[in-house]
Amino acid sequence: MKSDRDRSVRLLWEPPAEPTRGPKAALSQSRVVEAAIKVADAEGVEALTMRRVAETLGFTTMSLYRHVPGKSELLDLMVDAVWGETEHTPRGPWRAGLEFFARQMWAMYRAHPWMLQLTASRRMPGPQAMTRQDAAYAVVSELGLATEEIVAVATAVSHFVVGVGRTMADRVQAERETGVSEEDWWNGREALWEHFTPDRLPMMTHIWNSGGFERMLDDFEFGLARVLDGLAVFIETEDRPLVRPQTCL
Amino acid sequence: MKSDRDRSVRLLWEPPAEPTRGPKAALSQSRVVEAAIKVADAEGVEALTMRRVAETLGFTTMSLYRHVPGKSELLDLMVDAVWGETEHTPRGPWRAGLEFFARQMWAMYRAHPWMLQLTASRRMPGPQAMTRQDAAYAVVSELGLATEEIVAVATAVSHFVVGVGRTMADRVQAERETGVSEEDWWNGREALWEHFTPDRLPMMTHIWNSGGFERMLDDFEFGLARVLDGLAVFIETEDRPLVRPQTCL
DNA sequence: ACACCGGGTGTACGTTGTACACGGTTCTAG
DNA sequence: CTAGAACCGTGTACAACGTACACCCGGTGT
Repeated sequence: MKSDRDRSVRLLWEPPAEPTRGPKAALSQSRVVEAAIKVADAEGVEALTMRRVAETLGFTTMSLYRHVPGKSELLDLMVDAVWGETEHTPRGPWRAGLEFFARQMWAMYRAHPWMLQLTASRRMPGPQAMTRQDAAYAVVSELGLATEEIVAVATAVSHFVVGVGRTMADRVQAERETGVSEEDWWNGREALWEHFTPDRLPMMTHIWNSGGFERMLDDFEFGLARVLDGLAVFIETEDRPLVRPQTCL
Repeated sequence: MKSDRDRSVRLLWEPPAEPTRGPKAALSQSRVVEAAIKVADAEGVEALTMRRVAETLGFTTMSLYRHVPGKSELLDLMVDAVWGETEHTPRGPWRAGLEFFARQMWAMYRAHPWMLQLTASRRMPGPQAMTRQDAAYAVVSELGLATEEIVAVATAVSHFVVGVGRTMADRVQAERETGVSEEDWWNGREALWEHFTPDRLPMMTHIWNSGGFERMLDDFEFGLARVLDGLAVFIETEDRPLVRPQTCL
């Protein structure tokens, strides 16, 4: 139990040592991870099967287990590898920095929507993800905030991006699964629209009739600007009330 | 294909008609949904099996399929039933209203963290969820905003709550799976902490050493206040730039 | 020369969602 | 009042999943 998890730590944080004995490996951990990412990108997280990954590599299913302890650990490795594709937030003014960080995350989630669908129960943090986090903290660290406030500010941005990202990820997956674009799909749901009557959903029908759903704003751009505005208000305030957690769930 | 989805619509939006023939049903759709919610609450989304639900009800697995077309539709019904437990946002000033809406969502996700783990590819929206949304829009509708701005404002709040919610949901699931509390678990990861060195992760170690991770602020409370502040800035601005989506993904 | 370590394979098991056929029950049509 | 249709619950069966285990064989150290 404990050693299982410590093995995961080594897997992520320590470069795999080359074995001195035995035959040359035709496969490697990074090739497995790479192939898995490619499968998830192209066919979605539900198609990410050990069998499918092995197939794209031209090996048998069980050969993967020589390079990766199991599927859960493979997911850990995939996540950290994708974080590795993002750029570190450069030092500079806090607002530009946090915006950069948010855009990096957003680009990452758009390229790999499955990142947001891994149920991620206690996923082990990897070095790539951690250094990106560290750079984000650094950019907020010169404002004279308490360290717990630094964390809170950076985390607020992350939470927002994760929220928009999930909605986006669901849509992408749905489009792949059904092969129908978002718009076409909803247009095909007359049976649903029949129930959108003014007495049941007054605002929805009003927004619909005035075309508000056709001219939608960009959720990410709009929300990000608002979040940063809100953080600016906080940062520029003189005496900030500290909001401590009341319940420890 | 098409009729499948229309059946889902009927399932959610039209009350199930009592059959006139055949034996009295010992089971019912609502009992199945109720039992499924109870299983997911108590044992997590990964334990939500058709077999497990049937077992708690004291029936065979296949009997469920008389009341629910399949697992995917059961999930639709569960989601909408949970939305039904929340209160409608009452009319009133926008900020109080959006805060109320956010707190309702937050309470919902805390009570049923699995809501955030359903991969939710194109989940059919149900009436309960939609009326809650409608009430949230209503509270923002008297500020003279364009209808697309009303949507954007309410959606920004939702996205944030979803973001914090996911982090919380992952933690809850992990605690159930391992039976170890969040704090204990991380404390047991010495193998991980060894890699948190000042040269690799300067900010992290600094925050750690100054106790910033022990005095963490409440992510939900802190972030919500910032988001609402940011929206206030937007709402009180005279001429607002409209941010249109550039890319349609 | 030989033991051994490690890479790749093949088979097999338990668990999942659910298709399908069946037998019993109750209302409706004639 | 009876035949038949509609419907409920059950049991068996199947494909796909992650992966434990036993196996063979190639290359390196002693």
